[in-house]
Amino acid sequence: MLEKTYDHAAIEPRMSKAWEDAEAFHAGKALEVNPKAEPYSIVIPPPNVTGSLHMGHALNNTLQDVLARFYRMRGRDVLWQPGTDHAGIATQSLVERQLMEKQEPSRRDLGREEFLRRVWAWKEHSGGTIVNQLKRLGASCDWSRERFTMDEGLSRAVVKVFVDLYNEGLIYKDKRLVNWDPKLQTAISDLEVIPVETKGHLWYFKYPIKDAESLERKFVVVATTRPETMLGDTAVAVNPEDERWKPYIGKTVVLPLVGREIPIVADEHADPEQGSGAVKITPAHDFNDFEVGRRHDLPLINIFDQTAHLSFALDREFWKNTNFANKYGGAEAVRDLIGGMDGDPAEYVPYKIDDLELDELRNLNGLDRFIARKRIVEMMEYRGLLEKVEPHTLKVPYGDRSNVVIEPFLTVQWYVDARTLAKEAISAVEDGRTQFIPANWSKTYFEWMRNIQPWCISRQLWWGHRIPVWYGPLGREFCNTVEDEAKRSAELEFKKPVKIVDREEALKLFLLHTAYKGTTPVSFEHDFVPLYRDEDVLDTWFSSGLWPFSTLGWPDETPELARYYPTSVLVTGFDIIFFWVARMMMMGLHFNKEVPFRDVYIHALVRDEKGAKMSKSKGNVVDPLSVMDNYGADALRFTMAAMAAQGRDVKLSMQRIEGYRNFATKLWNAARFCEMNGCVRKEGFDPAGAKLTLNRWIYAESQATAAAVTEAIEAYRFNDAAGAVYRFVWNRFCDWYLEFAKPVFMGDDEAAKAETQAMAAWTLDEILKLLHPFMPFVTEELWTVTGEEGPARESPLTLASWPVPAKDTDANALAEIDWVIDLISEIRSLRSEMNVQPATLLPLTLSGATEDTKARAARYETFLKRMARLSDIGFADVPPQGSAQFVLGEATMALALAGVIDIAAERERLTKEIGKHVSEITKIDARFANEQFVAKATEEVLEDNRERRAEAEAAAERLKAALQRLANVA
RNA sequence: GGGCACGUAGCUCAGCGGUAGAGCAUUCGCUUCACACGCGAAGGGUCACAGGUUCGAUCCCUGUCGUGCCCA
Repeated sequence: MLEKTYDHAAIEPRMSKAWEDAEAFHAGKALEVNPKAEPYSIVIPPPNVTGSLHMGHALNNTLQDVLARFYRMRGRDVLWQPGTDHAGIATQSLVERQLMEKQEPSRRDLGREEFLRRVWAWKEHSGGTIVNQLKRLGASCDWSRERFTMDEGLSRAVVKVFVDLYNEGLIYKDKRLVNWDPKLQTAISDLEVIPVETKGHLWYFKYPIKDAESLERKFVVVATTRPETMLGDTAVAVNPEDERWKPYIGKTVVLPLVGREIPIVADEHADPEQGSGAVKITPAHDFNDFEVGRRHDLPLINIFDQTAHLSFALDREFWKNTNFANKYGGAEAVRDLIGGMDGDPAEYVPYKIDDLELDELRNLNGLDRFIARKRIVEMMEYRGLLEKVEPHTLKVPYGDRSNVVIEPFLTVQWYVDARTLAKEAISAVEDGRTQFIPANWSKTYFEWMRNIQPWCISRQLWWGHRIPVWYGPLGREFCNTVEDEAKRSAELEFKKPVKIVDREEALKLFLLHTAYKGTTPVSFEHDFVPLYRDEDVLDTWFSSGLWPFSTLGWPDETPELARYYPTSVLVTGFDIIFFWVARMMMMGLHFNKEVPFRDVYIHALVRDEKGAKMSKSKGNVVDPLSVMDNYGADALRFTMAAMAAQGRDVKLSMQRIEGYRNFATKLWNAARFCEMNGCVRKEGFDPAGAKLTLNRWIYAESQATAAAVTEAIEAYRFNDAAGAVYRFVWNRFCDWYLEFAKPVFMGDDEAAKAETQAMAAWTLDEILKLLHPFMPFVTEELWTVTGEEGPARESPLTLASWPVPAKDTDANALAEIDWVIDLISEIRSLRSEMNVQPATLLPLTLSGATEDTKARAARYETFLKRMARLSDIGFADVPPQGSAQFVLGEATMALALAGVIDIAAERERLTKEIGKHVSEITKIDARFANEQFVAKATEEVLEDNRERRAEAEAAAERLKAALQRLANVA
């Protein structure tokens, strides 16, 4: 006997265990039944190993699971490939933070090897959190194939891809600006930078023009949001079309504070509409300025160190062309004056210089960027060179992991030539080899792919795939998948034994033993050749980009790769098109000559009920785990699916979740009712051969539902699928079929009873199947329980066959039961309106009814009496006096309310009812009066209108007659 | 500045050339023998605004206003 309510907490773990024991989700399982089963494969967008389940994951994985379970039940050989990525920055920072909290030695104190051991230990211990949470959600991944981007196999793939791309010239080193995270001290990619709108200021600085005596303007005014960068200015740009500035192009400006002489250049980048029309150019600290610098061959002066503190004192470039250099005999001399490479900063010697300005400038060195900003503004103001300050709103870049302001920073990094790889990835979508659903997202994809920038893939971290490049003397580098091979190449090249040493040692030896011709290194004179490996690791996304094939065993030619690649679909959020889709497309196409996935289904974001993005800082985060605790995984899943309308965000409300929890309970109780009434599945029962109209009707309804659900899932219309099955279960099966079944079960027609019991059990099975992809737990449990009686189940529900909807179902049965439902609804409505007590049974009289209708009324007498609370059903030529009347089809229905009826109220009701029909008639008549309508509307529409008019006309006539009779009474 | 969505019942959302729908909320009535996480009934919408196309527009087009997101 089933409990009164569904207890998700007790049942969910049990079902999970049963699936696991049955190895139900193993790839290849379907082949046991059908060796020809077609593959259906999905790779999970690997969650971050440090992560824990949030609503985005819940939505994403529910949808994938609906697909996986659906296709599995349809007999496809499903592989849903699970796993996690190693999340370089996130994981490394997490472990570092833990070390700090435990007051253990820092990363650098531990050294690379020991630190990595600690990270792996962390991963083994607590890296499985999200995986377990996904299991709780019911994700039917093939967990036996779980992978991790730092696995041995996947690492092999990463190294191979790097080496191949390197050899093809698609990976290269370049010195350019990167997004530098001064806290984590690593480069990060554009996508890891979050621009945050911030209220800041615009400072207007006056830069004096050199030799301006004869010129109209003595100053150039430049505006900046980042005053501290002015120390690195190497030009001022004006627009070539800007009349105001034309005469000044080619002149020289003296950079205040520093005294550097910098040119005024003409460049499109300067916007004549903004401020004075002139902009300062800091090529080493601004992406736009970097480009300007390239165009005009400007020097790059880096004024920061890796922690974004000012650091210029030892930079030759910095001092070149400054008035200090002029005064003291060139940049070299200044540099000597203030220190030199190896001096202790405290011993820098500007004090020896009798020059306050230099002293003041020197004091800026070592300052934090924000303190420097303040100081520089003060210095400019003191000199009268601050024209004004305006409030200004700007986008400040923050690191998504560190949450500190990102610095454009000049470094040497490894890059992937994304532009070249993107070409094929673009055409694959253009020609439909991969399609986006909804199709609109292909625009976003194209937009980004066509403007793609070189992809910076090196990270100054320890946790990740170390770059397989070894450096030797004379600037030689050796890229190879294995260290020994790199060594051998070096041996061949240098014709000497090669030793791998660490970077410090190698650099020292390079310096000691390299012979130069001028500044060109020409030979390395030592008894062995030291090699050191690049210390950086690769961007996590570099390995994630290989996920659709590295998880299948690539670079080996495995059977899995042959079978499951390309995958069927990638399901992901739009916020991640660039991360996932783009990179997987590029890598998949390049290395397998085939798209990584046929379809890309893009779902929306989960927001809170007000539509705000969920974020920890806003405190509006709904935790899927607590939702599952309170309402069950099925309720959460159903909510996700029901709200996943294409192109709309999911605004999550608790009430909605609660509603779907209630739905699970409703189903549970329906099953309980069936159980109590002996609805046992019958061997060989043929639902299409049912005799009772009631059973023929529910069969027809179930088949229509099966078709609707199937089509909807196939088209990724999850909300339609969920809606269809919800309506069938609640509004057809529970509200009507089971209610109709009650009198059958209590009656004494044994044949009818037996058929209905079998039909109810069969339909419940059908429901369990259709609902299983959405609510796997409760359906599997019911499948198990209902399997205890009747023929033995051949498999768990999750491996049962998906319904194949029958097309030819009984239309007459549909019409007939619909009539009964309409009649009952009308009577209920009228009773309620007339305030008839539920306990009061009323007689119903039909008049003007055809023989068919009379027969129907007789046939369904027990149903009607029970559900509409009637005492009797009779027929008369004229409805009895003192009754409330309504029209159904051709017949007038009268509920005798002698003594109860309020004549005035009834007259009002009838008049209102007539009014509705009359206005319908008027509307249709107006339509027909329009010649154009008659001429141009399709015959179907015309016929439809004629019918509706006739029906309205007839109903109105009969209601008028009823009103007339009422008048006779009064 | 460029691009993409979205404005439909109190709320959250479906729908999409010809009768405006659901869930929740609201109101009323029900201890009816599966279910109060329930049953029955009801109220509630110039489908943002203004033009246009069409015999006919909530739906297609244009513009305006508003909201959100992405990119620069």
